[in-house]
Amino acid sequence: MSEQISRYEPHHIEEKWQNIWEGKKVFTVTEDSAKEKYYLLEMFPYPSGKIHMGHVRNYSIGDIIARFQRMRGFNVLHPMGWDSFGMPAENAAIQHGTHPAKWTRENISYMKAQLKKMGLSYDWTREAATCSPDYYKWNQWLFLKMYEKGLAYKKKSYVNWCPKCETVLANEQVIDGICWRCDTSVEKRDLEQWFLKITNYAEELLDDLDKLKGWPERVGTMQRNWIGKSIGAEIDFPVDNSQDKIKVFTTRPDTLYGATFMSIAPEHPMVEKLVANNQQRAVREFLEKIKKQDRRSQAEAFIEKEGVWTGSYCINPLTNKKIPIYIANFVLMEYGTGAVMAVPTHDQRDFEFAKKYNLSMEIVIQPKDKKLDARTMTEAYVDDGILVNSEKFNGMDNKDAVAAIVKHLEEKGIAKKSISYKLKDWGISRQRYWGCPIPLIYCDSCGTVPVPYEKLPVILPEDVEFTGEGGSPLAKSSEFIKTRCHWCGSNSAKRETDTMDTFIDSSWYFLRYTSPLENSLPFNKDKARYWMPVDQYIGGIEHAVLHLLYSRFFTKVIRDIGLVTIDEPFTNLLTQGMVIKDGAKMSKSKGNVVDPDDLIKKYGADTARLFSLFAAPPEKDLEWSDESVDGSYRFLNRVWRLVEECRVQGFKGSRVQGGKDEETNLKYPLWQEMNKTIKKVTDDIERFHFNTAIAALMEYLNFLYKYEDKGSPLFKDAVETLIVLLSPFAPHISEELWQMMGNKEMLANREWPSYDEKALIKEEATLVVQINGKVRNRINIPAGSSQKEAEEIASNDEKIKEWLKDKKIKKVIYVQDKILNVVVG
RNA sequence: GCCCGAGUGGCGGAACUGGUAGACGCACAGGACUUAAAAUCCUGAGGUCGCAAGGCCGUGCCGGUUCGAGUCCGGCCUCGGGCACCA
Repeated sequence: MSEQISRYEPHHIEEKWQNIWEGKKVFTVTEDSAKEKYYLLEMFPYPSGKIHMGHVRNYSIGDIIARFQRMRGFNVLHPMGWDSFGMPAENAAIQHGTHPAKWTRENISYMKAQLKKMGLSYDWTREAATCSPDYYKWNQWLFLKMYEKGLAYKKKSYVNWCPKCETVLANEQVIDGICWRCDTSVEKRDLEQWFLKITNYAEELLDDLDKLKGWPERVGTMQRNWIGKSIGAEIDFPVDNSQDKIKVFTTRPDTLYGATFMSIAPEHPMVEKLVANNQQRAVREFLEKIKKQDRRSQAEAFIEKEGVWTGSYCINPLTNKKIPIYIANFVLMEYGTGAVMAVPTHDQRDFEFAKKYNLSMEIVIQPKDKKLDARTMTEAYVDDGILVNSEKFNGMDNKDAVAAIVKHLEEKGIAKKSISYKLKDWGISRQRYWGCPIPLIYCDSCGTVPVPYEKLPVILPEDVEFTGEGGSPLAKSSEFIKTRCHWCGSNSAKRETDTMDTFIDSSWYFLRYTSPLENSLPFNKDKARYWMPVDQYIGGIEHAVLHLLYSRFFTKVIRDIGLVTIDEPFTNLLTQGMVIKDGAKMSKSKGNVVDPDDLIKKYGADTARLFSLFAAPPEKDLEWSDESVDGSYRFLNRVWRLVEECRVQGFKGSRVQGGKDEETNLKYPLWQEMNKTIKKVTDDIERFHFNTAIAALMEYLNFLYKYEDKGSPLFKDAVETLIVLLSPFAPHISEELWQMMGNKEMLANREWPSYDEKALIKEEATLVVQINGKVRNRINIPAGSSQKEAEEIASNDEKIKEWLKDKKIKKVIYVQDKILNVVVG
């Protein structure tokens, strides 16, 4: 009896088990047609230096599911890698003189060690880093395939340009019109850039959202809004005294009779032609002014609608009236045709514009319940109604008029049905060094020439200079630029020096994981067929549109290239909430950051995992709490102590669940409690209610603590069940306790327990007796009692008798084993 | 402005299809152990009135449906997020 109860020392056991798992390759998987696959993926991190609490949460959630599904017999693919191209590496080079490659490599190795310390069940043999030539070679390969299919093209467009850094900036890198890095005012520049034709897939990307039943509704909504499909028509407006015509896009052809002027975008290609001599100066001044306005802050501040008359007119094709053509600051060249037929009575923007410039207004839609008057209206009427002032269409319901008017115009050959999208082609050129080179060369005689497939990858040169000024280091590396034309052999060809947007890297990495060593294609087709699609994808909501939309696009392109057969990459999506402290997202600037290193150092990985799952449901924000971490740690200590006490005292024996003594087992509340807990934890993990699964384990532990006969035959089973159920949440302590109980087999390889349905059947039920819907008493009744029996028992109850005294019973509602509601008058 | 999401004890959160509101945890209080503290173990607890038994009130607000509403419907309020001149 001298044996002491050992203490729970997380660090000791965590490192031990991490080494065992790794040494025995427990989580290394291969394709196995005999087993059902399960592909679980968490969004891979950018190697910024250290993992943060958001990562801890994301990867803890993923690991629960991976370990759980593994124990349930699935062949689980659970890989990890690095989204390792990007600006921070380059900034580190500029600020500290560290080469981006070195900085990134070091960060990866540090963060990988951190992830290993968390005990995550990754198959590290599949690790991929997007900055490695083995990986980005296939970015280039895919780009060339798209180029061949006409899906990659170059065009001039307006981009954010920082004159000091001499580079294009992404929208999110422009803060209030100012460069985030050097505080210089950002300009718009018309630059030649490479684009991917994501708009070719707009319709499919939109339609297939309906197939994604396992995605949160709001992500679908956000993508739907982003794609922004509008059905309408394109209508030609002849220019007065000219052969030209202006094409407009409208969703409201029914209001065409009310189009009393035309607005075109400042960048509209016809502007120059349309400006009359006497308006030259006014237009020039206006365009100068517009140029200075930043489009983004313009949107935020609701800048006043402004415009200038071109001096020209066009003809409304239905009224045949001359209507003035204006250049307006709110018309976007990027959307529709860059020209808008203005109906001030039925469009709020046109209304405001018309009021400002005193333009004529004509009502063409009258609502049924009131009478509009153009002279007195204070805002545009945009709802449905009956057509007026529209010649032969008068009296028609405006919804019917849409089709009727388009048909009429189509017959005249001046309109056609049209669909417009907000979604724009994806501009992927970056004047940045730390990214994947675009594999093209420019030859004086041959033009744009793709680098041949066999010459891939175009390697990013390492010996370049980082000054932070004068644009991309790549554009100054003559060694990189100078190349030979693969067609004509000319030695004066030049390489493209732009690199690809890093979102390209992450648009197909989930495919690379299926065969990370494949060297003849981006990935092995057979292996991808086995593993894809990803069954469960987990990551932050911030990628609702960008990454998730791009990945869907890439998957469809890759399908059309013939490498996969699936249409969608991610069957189920879980978007986890942020980690919050003191009411705000953790950030260095707010000084409210909790370092996972400190957390693990103090409590161990099991506590860190448990806390991040227990404190909130996964899709909600998680408020950090030191005390709550203590609580999780305390729980693990309690588990440890229970097992240790029992072990030191010696378990009396074991009875295997479902054995020949099943009938006897059923009599024990312990047996019932154990089975109830198995069911609860299993169901809760399945629906991602990890917090309540842990709560059930805590309740079960409390029950075991209070259980008097700890030496009883069933108790060992009951304790072992606790350990097994705990293992996906806190794998290290579970393995250790499992071993301490004398088990040889590794817990990670054990099957998830099933429960005995019979144990869940109760003999007694608590009947809630209500009088007029108010709870008046709770009575134990035999389970499965009929209404008659229940009424009989309730009517004999003293309290209920008292409540029913002198009352007339009007009605009785009975829900078996739950409620008896007596309605009295 | 438009589109989502959320409002439940002192706090994080439970309550699967309308059926015992507040599981579990934290913090708190009382007790046990200890010379003492920490740790641990046990107990208590939504508010309010009451010595008690027990009553009444209670899931952001107002109203409705229902025998019965945190849950469904209508109208607001507050907070969080996304989009933002998209013709």
